[in-house]
Amino acid sequence: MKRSVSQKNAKKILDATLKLFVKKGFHGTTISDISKATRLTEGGIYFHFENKYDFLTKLLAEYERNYLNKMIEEVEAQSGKATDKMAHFLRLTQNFASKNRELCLCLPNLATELCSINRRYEKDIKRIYDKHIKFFVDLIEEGKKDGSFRDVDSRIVALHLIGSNEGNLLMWNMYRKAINSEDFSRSYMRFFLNGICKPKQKV
Amino acid sequence: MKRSVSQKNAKKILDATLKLFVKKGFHGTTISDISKATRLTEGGIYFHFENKYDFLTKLLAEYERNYLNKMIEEVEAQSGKATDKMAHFLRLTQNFASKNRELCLCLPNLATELCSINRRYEKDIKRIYDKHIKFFVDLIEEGKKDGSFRDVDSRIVALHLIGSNEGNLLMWNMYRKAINSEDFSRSYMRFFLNGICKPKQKV
Amino acid sequence: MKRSVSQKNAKKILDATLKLFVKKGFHGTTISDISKATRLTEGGIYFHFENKYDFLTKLLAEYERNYLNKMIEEVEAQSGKATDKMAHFLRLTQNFASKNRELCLCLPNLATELCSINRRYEKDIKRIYDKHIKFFVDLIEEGKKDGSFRDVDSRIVALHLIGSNEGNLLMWNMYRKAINSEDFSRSYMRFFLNGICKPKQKV
Amino acid sequence: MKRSVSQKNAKKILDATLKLFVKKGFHGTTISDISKATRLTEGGIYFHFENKYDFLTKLLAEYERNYLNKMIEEVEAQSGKATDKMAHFLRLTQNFASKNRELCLCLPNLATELCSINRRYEKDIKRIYDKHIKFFVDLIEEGKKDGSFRDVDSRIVALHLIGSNEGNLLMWNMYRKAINSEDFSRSYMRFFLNGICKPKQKV
DNA sequence: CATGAATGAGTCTTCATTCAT
DNA sequence: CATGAATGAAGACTCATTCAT
Repeated sequence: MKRSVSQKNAKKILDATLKLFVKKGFHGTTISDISKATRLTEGGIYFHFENKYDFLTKLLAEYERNYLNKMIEEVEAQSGKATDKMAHFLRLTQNFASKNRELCLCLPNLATELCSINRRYEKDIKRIYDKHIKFFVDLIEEGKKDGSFRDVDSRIVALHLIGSNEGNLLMWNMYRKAINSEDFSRSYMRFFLNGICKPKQKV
Repeated sequence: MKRSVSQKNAKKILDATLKLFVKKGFHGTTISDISKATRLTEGGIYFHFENKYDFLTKLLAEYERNYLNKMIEEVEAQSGKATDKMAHFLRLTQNFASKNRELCLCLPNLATELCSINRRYEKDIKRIYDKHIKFFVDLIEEGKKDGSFRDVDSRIVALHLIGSNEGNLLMWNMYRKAINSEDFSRSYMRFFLNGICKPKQKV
Repeated sequence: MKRSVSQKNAKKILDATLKLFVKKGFHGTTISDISKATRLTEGGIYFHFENKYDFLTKLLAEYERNYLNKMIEEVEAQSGKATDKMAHFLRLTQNFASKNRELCLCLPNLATELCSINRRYEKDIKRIYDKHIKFFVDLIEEGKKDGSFRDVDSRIVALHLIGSNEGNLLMWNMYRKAINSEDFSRSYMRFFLNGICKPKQKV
Repeated sequence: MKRSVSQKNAKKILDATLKLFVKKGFHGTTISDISKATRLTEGGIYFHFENKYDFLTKLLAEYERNYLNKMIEEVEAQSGKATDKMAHFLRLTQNFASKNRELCLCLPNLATELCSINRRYEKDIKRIYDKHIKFFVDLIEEGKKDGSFRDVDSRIVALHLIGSNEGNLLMWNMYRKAINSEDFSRSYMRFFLNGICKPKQKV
């Protein structure tokens, strides 16, 4: 009973912090902001979280558990060619992002702000990225074998895919009030799979 | 003479600040950091810059003047189809980025950290993005007319292009010690123009 | 039965606190430290102790009951000249200190840290010192009468004795890993009784 | 001009801190206390001192420079037997202590409170004690050679001397309102040199 | 122009204490 | 009796900014 209340509060704090980090950044968010958003005292926050850095750790863990791991599992369970899996990846991700905007944004946001400040942050963040890269490398290799992808450097192209996805997430977030999200998603899927050029007819 | 010394100092400060902002972020960089990097005192900084926000303004202006405007001008002067212009855009940008890593990174970095904190920052930053979008919209429209691009929503695809570019810039920056930059550039150009899938032979 | 469990816990807490106070000082010791050391929760501590000052009071009481009173009683029961009593005092004290290092140290430690902060602390602490002084004054007076001590200001010399003892306790504690405790005790007894100079032969 | 004002302020802060440390202890003294005592803001304190620990360092340095080094130099320059030097040491020290009570007290006070908390503190503090010990060891060895001191373990007796001196300093400080300082000094010199017992007539 | 010194508001964090359960 | 959770005041320290010189 008590325990569940406490856990709920910890979750409440983490949720509020996620929103604040995405809106104001890590350094731009103060413990006071979090305390106001949760109606707890600042001291109370520290019952649940060791320090500000702890939020980073726990948020990345949530990203990994709730999005990354599940996504990888589901995509790998998908039958069909690598292209189909890639399309499935996109569908899943877009669907997840539309319902969990902040959780998806927190990775590129925190990476941009913190990655080169401090080795410890960098390590935590790159661990997630490396997992993501590995997933794409495997998928690209598969695609090269089954003939659906061109012959490319899988590791580098994995970076393109992640970069492209996260960059588009950022742009979508920035302009989401001015554009239609579903149009954006649909459009992005085509861009992602086929690039900007028209497929050359013939040859 | 005297004036040029002062201007040189202003430039020195701005350059140091650019590097620091890219490495440590806006909030992560202190005036003291800047003063140490320039071997000026903190008070001295304030002779050249009104306040911390002033750096944002002047840095965005530098981005616009040294990269964005020149790039647009050169690309528009390029003859050929929209595809050629797009390729030219990529070449120019990659070349510029390889020599001015920090200047290119500061836009997405500062946008990520600051855009949603405060209306004024947002305005300053979005003005740059809007100019960039407009450039791509025009180019895409041209491509649709000359038959080199598919029939797409130009505004949305412009966001994809920018998102993809900046996201890849971020990834390149993050992994630049682990990959070969030229391979990355070449690979990205292909990805950008043709997506990840193999062009379907015939139809 | 139940009562004895509670009392046992109170004793356990006080013992842990004594060790912590001696190691880290009064201000350097937190209730959280005590709770960790006792494997009780912080709230639990407050069942047995009103507040942090309460530890001071109870620790001084323990010092008085377990060391000071017993020592005084035993020394006064000793037959012989004042010199013999003084030697007995030293033996007893050294013996006690070797088995109860922390309890002996807590008095000078807490006195040094707290005595001049606050009247109430000062009162509590000085009460113990005054009792100690009175004991020495009586002994010195006795020694002057029986011819074993020189004609000195008893009150002042009492301060010398206490100061010398406690100062040596502190030094012993500080260097106890580097010296042999028994050598130190033996040596100190001689120093204490005869000073540093060689007794002048004749005259 | 400006510089000398600044240096004066740094000295003012250090002096105020010394008094506060002696009165309230290291942990009992807050930066806010220091700021009130100096009529500077808390931030202003940090212009002159890196952090709270810095005060410890600088205070110990002041102790070493203003008391320890000078005392050692002067005593070693003294002619005569070791006994004379020892007496000179006492005179000098008592004279210095009467004029610089806090500086003399800060060493035993800080040692008592901080020495066993943290290796770094311990190192800084023990360096001073070790210098003091070395001085006494040399002096005792000299005294053993010239026949003025008994044959003792110099290192251990050095600890007795320091312990006795500092313990008496503490007692003097504690009871200085109740006793006459000059009587105390005179009396202590006799106690220190000859112990408490009457010299045995004859052998 | 530039410096050194200072301010004051704010930051993260700690901690003695309380209290419902 | 004891716990877990929370409070609130205070702690050390930071930092953008100002200003006399």
